[in-house]
Order: sequence, then structure tokens, then C-alpha cells
Amino acid sequence: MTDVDAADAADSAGDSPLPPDLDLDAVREALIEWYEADHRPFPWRQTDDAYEIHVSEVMSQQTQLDRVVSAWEDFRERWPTVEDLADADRSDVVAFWTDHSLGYNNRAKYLHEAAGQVVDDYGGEYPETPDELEELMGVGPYTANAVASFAFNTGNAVVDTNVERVTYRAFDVPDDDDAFEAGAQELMPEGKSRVWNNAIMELGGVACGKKPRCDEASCPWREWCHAYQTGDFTAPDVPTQPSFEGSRRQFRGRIVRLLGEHDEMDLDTLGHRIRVDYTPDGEHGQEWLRGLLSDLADDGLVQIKERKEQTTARLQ
DNA sequence: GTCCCGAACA
DNA sequence: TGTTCGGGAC
Repeated sequence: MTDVDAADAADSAGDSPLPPDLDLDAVREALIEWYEADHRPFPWRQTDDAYEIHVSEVMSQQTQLDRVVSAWEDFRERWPTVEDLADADRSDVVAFWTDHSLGYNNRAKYLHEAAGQVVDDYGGEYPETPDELEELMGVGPYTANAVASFAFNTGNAVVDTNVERVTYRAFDVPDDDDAFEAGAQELMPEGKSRVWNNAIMELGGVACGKKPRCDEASCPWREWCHAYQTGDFTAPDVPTQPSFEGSRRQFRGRIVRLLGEHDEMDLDTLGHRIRVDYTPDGEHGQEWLRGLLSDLADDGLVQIKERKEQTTARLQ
């Protein structure tokens, strides 16, 4: 490739979404210094074991970190190694998940599945690159980069809602997936994904949340921050979620919780215990319940047993 | 009501 | 590209 071609390629990939006069070295140094001076002492920040990191990342995907701490410690005690998890019963992992109110039971299944992949496909040793990690069940671009970064320091820049909000506010990066990706990658100092990704997410969590706390948290980027200068702290739109109360997700959760407590349950018994207005022939009756159970079975979470006069369900 | 260190599936 | 997946804390 000639120099001209290389320049064209850079052009077609789009210009840097960051301000052209931004002092990258100063910005990087300021954030890392701020992070290393003080940050929340989450226990998974004390380890570089890929399995332990993986567990913490899956738990953290949509759950507040403060709620993850005790669950992570219990999980680690119960299944200390990836081999232990691979050998566990799926139903035990799912029951653990609901016991600790972690939500999204599919993630328990994915984690268990991924543990089997690590043992079977990689001899029990986690692969070290984001691309290989993404082959694991339930591991997408975010989690792959997180595990690669925190376990091996071999990741690319993580792009999550925190990073998007921070770069949008501080450097006026346009609200666009490609721009966030490019901007985040350009900001990250080469070969420092472990400290960098921790630091920028800490910034988003502590100083630059929905409600900004620039001065209280001594934000290290105030001198460069576009939002700090203009007072405009709007953030990229995050898709608003449908209400949980009365949703099918709520009833799925109740079903899995009950089955984790009772081993095996009759259809109508289950129905009466997940909603007070359950009547076998009513609007929310057997037909409705069978639909939920059928989907849970398709998800690999629940097992349905059809007998002569009775239908029962249990965790799979 | 809103948010929280996403990913799979259609 | 849109939809689905839990539940606690605020």
C-alpha cells in the first residue's frame, strides 16, 4: 500500500471524533493518576484470574456493582475454578443466580456453558485475546474486552454506556457507535487496557454518572471537558426499558425462583404461587403458564414433564 | 418511574 | 435493526 492509499483508507474510515488539538498524553496521564490515587475496592480488582474476572463481568452486565460483590464472593467459594463450574449441574447454577437476585437467568446458563467450552476447547485455560474470548457463550464485544483487559492486559478499549457518556460529554464525541468505538480506542494508551478500562469506567461510575459530580469527585478531565465548560451535561440517549411490574419477565423470574426452592412443581400449584389471580381456565391460566414454561424450556432453563393427568416443571 | 460495566436471537 | 431477558436501589 502506498502512503496515498493509506491516507485514503484513514479518510474513508472517518476522521478522529476527538478534538484535533487534544493533548492525548496529558488526558491519559490525568485519568490514570486519578484512578490509581483512589478507587472503589471491588474484590475482582484484586485478581487477574480470567475465570474470576469472567464471572464478575457477567454478573455486572446489568446489575449494580454494589449488589454484585457478595454474589461474586459466594460464587467463587462455591465453584472456585472453571472446572468446578463446568462440572456443576445447570440447575444449581441457575438456582444460585436467582438466590442472589442477579436477574437474567440466561446468563447463568451462558456462564455454565462457557465454562464447559473453556474446559473442552481450551484445556481449562482461558484464551487471551478478545476475538477468541468472544467465541465463549454469552461473551460479546464488551465482556471479551473486559476479560482480556483485566485478566491479561491484552484488550482493546471497552465501549459501554459509561464510556459513551464520558466521551460524549468531555470531548463532544458524536452520538454514534462507530465514533464512540474510534474515540475510545484512540484515547486508550497502547498496552494499558487493564488500568485504562478500569479507570474510564470508574470515571463514568463515580464522577460522570447521570448526575455529574465533577468537583466532588475531583474529575481529572475538568480542564478539557466540553460539558464542564458549557454546563451542558446531556448524555446520549439510552433506550428506555419497558416497565417491569406485571411484565412476563417478572413472572418468568418468579417461576425460576420457585422451582429453585421446590425441585419439582405441579402446573396449577405453580400458577397459584406466582400470581394471586391465577385460575386454570382464566385469562392467566394454564394456557398462559404453559406458554411461559415452554419459552423457559426453549431457553434451557426449565424442564417440563407431561404425564397422564398431570404436568410438572423443574429446573433443567 | 429510572438506572444499572450487554448479548442472543429473530 | 428491533426485541427480549430480572430485580433491587434510588
